[in-house]
Amino acid sequence: MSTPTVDILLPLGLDTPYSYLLPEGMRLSPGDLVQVPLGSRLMMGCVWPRAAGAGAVVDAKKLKAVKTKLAYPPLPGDLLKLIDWMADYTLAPRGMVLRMALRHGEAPGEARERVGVRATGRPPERMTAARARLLEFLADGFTRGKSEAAREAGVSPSVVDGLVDDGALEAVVLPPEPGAYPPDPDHSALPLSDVQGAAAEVLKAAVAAHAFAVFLLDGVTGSGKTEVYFEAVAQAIRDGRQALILLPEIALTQAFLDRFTQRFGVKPAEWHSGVSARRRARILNGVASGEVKVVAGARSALFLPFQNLGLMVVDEEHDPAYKQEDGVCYHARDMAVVRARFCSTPIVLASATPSLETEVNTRRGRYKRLALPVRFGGAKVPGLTPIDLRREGPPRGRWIAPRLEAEINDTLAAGGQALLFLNRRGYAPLTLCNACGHRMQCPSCTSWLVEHRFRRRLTCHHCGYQAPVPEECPRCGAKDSLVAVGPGVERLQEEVQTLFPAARTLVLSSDLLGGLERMRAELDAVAKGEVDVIVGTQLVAKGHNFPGLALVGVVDADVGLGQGDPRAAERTFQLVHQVAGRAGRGKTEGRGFIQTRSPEHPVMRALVTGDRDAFYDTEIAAREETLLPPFGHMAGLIVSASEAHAAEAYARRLAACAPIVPDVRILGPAEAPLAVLRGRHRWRLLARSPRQLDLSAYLRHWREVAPKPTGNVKVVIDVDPQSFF
DNA sequence: AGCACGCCGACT
DNA sequence: GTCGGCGTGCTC
Repeated sequence: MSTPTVDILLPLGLDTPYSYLLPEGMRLSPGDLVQVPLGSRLMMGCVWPRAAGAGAVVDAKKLKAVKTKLAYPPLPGDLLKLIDWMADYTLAPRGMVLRMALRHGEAPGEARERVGVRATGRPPERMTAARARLLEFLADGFTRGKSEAAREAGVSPSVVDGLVDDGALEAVVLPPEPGAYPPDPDHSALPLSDVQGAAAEVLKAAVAAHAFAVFLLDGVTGSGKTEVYFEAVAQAIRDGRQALILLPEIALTQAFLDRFTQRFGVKPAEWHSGVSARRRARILNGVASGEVKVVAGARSALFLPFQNLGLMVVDEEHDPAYKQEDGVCYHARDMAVVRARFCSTPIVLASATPSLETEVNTRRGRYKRLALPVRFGGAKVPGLTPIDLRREGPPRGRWIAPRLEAEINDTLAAGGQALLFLNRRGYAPLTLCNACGHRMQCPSCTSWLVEHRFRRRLTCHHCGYQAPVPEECPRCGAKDSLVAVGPGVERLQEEVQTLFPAARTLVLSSDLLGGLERMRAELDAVAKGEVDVIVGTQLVAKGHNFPGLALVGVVDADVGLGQGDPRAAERTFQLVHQVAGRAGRGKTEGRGFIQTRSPEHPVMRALVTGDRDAFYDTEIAAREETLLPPFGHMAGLIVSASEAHAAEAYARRLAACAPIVPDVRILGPAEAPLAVLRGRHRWRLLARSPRQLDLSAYLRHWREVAPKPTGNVKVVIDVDPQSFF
């Protein structure tokens, strides 16, 4: 009779769990979190289900014992299955996938004691302006948190302490704050149109059925998708179950939270990188206990240990931000569908411009389409007018065509807001020397340095390298010879200020100083009409409401097209459509203009005529013919090394030993699109297979027969890559 | 991921 | 002669 052991998966680059002795009296089940010794240190791990019949296979002398069972909520069975499934699919080590599920918040159960204050009614010995404001705020007699009282009354925390010492306030111990307050499914149901109501009924029935099903909630921006899935969320809450709403992080705006609050009376539990560790720990506990009913979160919320999930929503499902490219490469939308299957819950994918994958799945009947064809309240999607830059472009060194300039003028004169969209951060994408032609390039990447005039620096958008703009050309030494080539949003703002000196302008791009909070504040300022012309990168496309926006100008619709990436057309279509959808959501009819050098391109034609289906038809036909996703599987293998030669040599060896399977095609190796990144030279291989073939299994086999990379050569496998050159 | 072990260059 | 660079391999 041997001592019992348990298998523990560790959040490391290990694919198999390690076995540990089970101390007498300790009861462990799969999903429990434990602390175990590993080498010289202690580490958190997760009890992993052991395959039937398999026992510990390591040398018994090596076995160490589990140290403690942690008082953390265990990972539910569906999450364990998801981790296994993701590891198999993406070829990432199981432990690295587990790591994503364990990287949340801090230790639970250590909630600090919260102190609240309330007025005693005794007047203070001395009165000051700050004290008066605080007392007025607390005059209703309710107890408030100490810091909350200070913040809301606009006084510093020391004023609160002063009044407590004085006797005018008393300190009381508050119960720990819950992760989130319970949403009320019947707080205030919003009026729905007939079409919305019908779609909501379908979703409510699906929630009540407790069965896996995928829905595409397909409607133009402003057609009321959110209100429809809110009804399904309400149904889940009524059934005593939980709901998860995934959004691209930047779309988790105040506007979204306000709409949720309006419908359910309270805010949802928010889960994204901006939430404090302490708060995340509370939410995690609440999610595991079932107390938190609704989570609205970025893609990492997918790994929360829901106790009783009844519905998932992936809003803006086409958004590329759902694809994680570093560490474990996965697409959160696809993994959400997998988790929904494991939980037997319905899942709603919402978009005005579905990804081609989702559109094809819907056309094939695997997903059910719920179409919302009209804008709620009769608001109109702006028609898009093309401006042919070849015939009516702006003068050299300017980017706003005369016609667009005139239209903006009219819009501003009528008191409307205008949005100019240009998907290029910074001042200018390229800086070169007038005297010798030298181009400013990143020292460790194959990319031009982008000038950010506001910060007076040249930066690399790939590795983060920064340097001050030099006074003289680093090659020929000529003074003041560096010139900016091409536009970025900062330069466009300059042009706007020249053309419309009276207009209040704002640049919205991801390198806005001040982070997410500042960003939300700026977006809210726009919504309040404090800005006339917004100049923005793709950030402005994401789910924010600009009620006063009357005109949208796409400054260069050709950016991103024509680089040979088969997904570029889809991207451009989605982005421009989404940006155009920002206009005309209020009472005014919106108008949109796209500046392009290729108005005859199918993407531009589809955008101008508004014939979305025609675009999908051609795009789907093209993918089908070439067996590109979703009509085939694809995986990228990036071989990188600090020596160009080593990367190339290994990539060639890898290609040479690819197992020969009739339907699998290996493309490359070729230099990767970014040939050097962070000082590492990159070569790329692509593997392509028909849909029905298990490409992950093929890749696993390939990796087994391949020679082990030596030196600093690394291979990263990306199943379902987002760009396939 | 850490941390130890191990094999080649510039210092008290 | 050693200190230390980081490439390699292991951790139940």
